[in-house]
Amino acid sequence: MPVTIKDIARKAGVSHATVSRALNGSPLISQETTLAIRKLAEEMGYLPSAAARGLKTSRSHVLGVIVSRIGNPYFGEIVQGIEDALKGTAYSIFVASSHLDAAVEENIVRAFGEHRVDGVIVATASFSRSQVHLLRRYGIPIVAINSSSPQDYRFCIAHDDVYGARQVARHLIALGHRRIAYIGNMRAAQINHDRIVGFKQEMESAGIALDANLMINLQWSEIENGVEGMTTLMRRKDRPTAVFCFNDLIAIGALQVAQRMGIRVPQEISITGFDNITYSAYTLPALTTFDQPKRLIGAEAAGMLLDLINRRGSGGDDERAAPAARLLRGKLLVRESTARCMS
Amino acid sequence: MPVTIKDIARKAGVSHATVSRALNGSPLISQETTLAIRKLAEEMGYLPSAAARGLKTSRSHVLGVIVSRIGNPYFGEIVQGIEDALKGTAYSIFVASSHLDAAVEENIVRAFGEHRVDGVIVATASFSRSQVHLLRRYGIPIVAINSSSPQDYRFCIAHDDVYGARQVARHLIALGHRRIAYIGNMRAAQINHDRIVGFKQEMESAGIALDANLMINLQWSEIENGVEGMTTLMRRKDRPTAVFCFNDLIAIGALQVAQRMGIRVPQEISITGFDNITYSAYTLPALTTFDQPKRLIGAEAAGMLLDLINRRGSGGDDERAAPAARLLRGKLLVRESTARCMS
DNA sequence: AATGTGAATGCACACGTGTGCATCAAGGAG
DNA sequence: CTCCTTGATGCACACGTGTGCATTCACATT
Repeated sequence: MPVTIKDIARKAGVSHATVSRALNGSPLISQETTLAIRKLAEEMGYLPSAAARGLKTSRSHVLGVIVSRIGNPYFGEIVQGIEDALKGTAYSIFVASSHLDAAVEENIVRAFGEHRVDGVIVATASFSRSQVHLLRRYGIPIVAINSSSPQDYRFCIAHDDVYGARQVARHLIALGHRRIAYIGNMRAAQINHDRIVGFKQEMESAGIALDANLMINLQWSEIENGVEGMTTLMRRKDRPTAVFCFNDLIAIGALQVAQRMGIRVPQEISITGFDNITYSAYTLPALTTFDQPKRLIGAEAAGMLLDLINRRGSGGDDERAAPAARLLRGKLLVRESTARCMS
Repeated sequence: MPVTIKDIARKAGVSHATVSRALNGSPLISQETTLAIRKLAEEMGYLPSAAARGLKTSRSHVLGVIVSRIGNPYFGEIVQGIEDALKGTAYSIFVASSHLDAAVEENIVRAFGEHRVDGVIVATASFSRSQVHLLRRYGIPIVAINSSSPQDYRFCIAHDDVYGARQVARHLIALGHRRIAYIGNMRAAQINHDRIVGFKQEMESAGIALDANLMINLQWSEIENGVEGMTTLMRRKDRPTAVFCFNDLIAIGALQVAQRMGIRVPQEISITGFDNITYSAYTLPALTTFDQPKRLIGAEAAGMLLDLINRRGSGGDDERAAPAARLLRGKLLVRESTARCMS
């Protein structure tokens, strides 16, 4: 059995209330007893019980984080950013992978609810609306990251995908490409949509007609999906001269397919990624991509959530609080997988 | 304020004790009241408070997991395996990254302690001994994964690195290589040591003398370290014909350096990785590596930890319980980055 | 009718912590 | 000397849940 404040109280010859106050730095307690008690607590190896404290204060000091798949480096960096922002605060995080599976999502939300997490960061490509409502019903504030359905959330941190996609598309067009394919992930509804919008905007303003045959949308965005998408694309008679991939993982898959088929990148075909995960700098050729400020996004989301939690604590009303959304921009990263169109 | 069993009790016209029993399926309560109460709880959106329950039962139903860096795909898969094993149980996990930083480790252990996690899985390349003792002092059972200092732990799941390294080395030797370099990570003490041992064993039994100049040990094992190690290696006049890398990340870095220098892989130099992370299948050439059963390792660790927790619950004495260690073996994966030695 | 039996439920306390209120001692003002 | 203020501490309850024990009721047994 762990040491409790009662044990300390007994040993110090005071009441447990005094110990509680001393440890929390209450001004009601004289400095000398405070010091004596703290020293004793240290010696006895006392650790406050988060459960008991949470029960009393109805603050768990835990945030829930939902990602599509931990192990995906993109989410890894987001979580990293969240940890950065939480450093120095009393908060810990529950990280859970939804695998875009409704049943799993349900379990996660239940677990978050039972543990009375103080807030949730939803950073998954898609998340069922009913679970959002459930969380709201529990009174748990939510901040969404790059939400696929922003209308479901009142607080949001997002990357400006339209802007990013435009930069990438403009880059390809400036290189003389006109037959540009797009390999996307339809499960990431809003994000995919925004990137397509940015892509189309640039194509239109350059006066290039879109070829529906070159627009591919897959069910996921892992490397293997890039392989799949690129393969069907390369089977077409009239191949594109450039491929705009939804993210770096797809691009890595696409890159491999091209090289296996003996198509030189970037001489014969240009390939772009998106997100700038670490590995994209180490492919050969190194991937041209759009550098999304992932850590910053995670940190901002955590910051916003903490604000929300504290505001609520001070009597503010969630329902009436103004919705907030931050849109962050990244930067085009031209590396080696893109070159002037030669055909 | 969330719904409590008292709210349910009031509405159902029974005592809160009856509600508690009904929800927990106690045989003391008649079937009809049980059903009625459960229905009511469902309607009212009741969620048990993990804090209150934990306070009473002194079981948090939370496991702590410490990894070096979440975002490293190797640990991502380990965590995946842990999640697999926990599916269907009432357990959730706290995942924390130590970044191999002692101060961070201390915070993590404190957080785990305050939350009274039922057990901890240590899956980081190195973890300070004092923190292990602290956890033990708190009475929290620990299972280590691939521990760098197995003597510190009584329960361990490990990959047979000596065996694995031997397979890799044997493969390279069979291809005719004699000047084989090793790029390692000295921070991963035991693991690195075992892989070196396996490597040496095969070299010796093949009658090949080791060249100390070809043994490089770095401070970390990320891609950039592979770049660093390979660069210094290639500056030597008398280059190796094969490079045995500590893990896939280092190998990916090494691969890139070779190719940037115009050294063809595997024609001029063979490179091997270790672990078989997803990306290793998509480099060009695809990496020859040793497939470590990462998910299985994670799952086995979780299973062992649950056993430990339950045994303790049933009055067994931790101190006298026999230490247990499982050694799992993987399989050599020959892909394209290795070939017959041509010099 | 008195007693025993078993099933179903309520009472009351405990877990570890925080906090409003009462209590107590010391000392200054009247 | 009494009253009041100030500072320091204890008492007792609360948070939401689980559980040993007592209680109640119905029914069967003597």
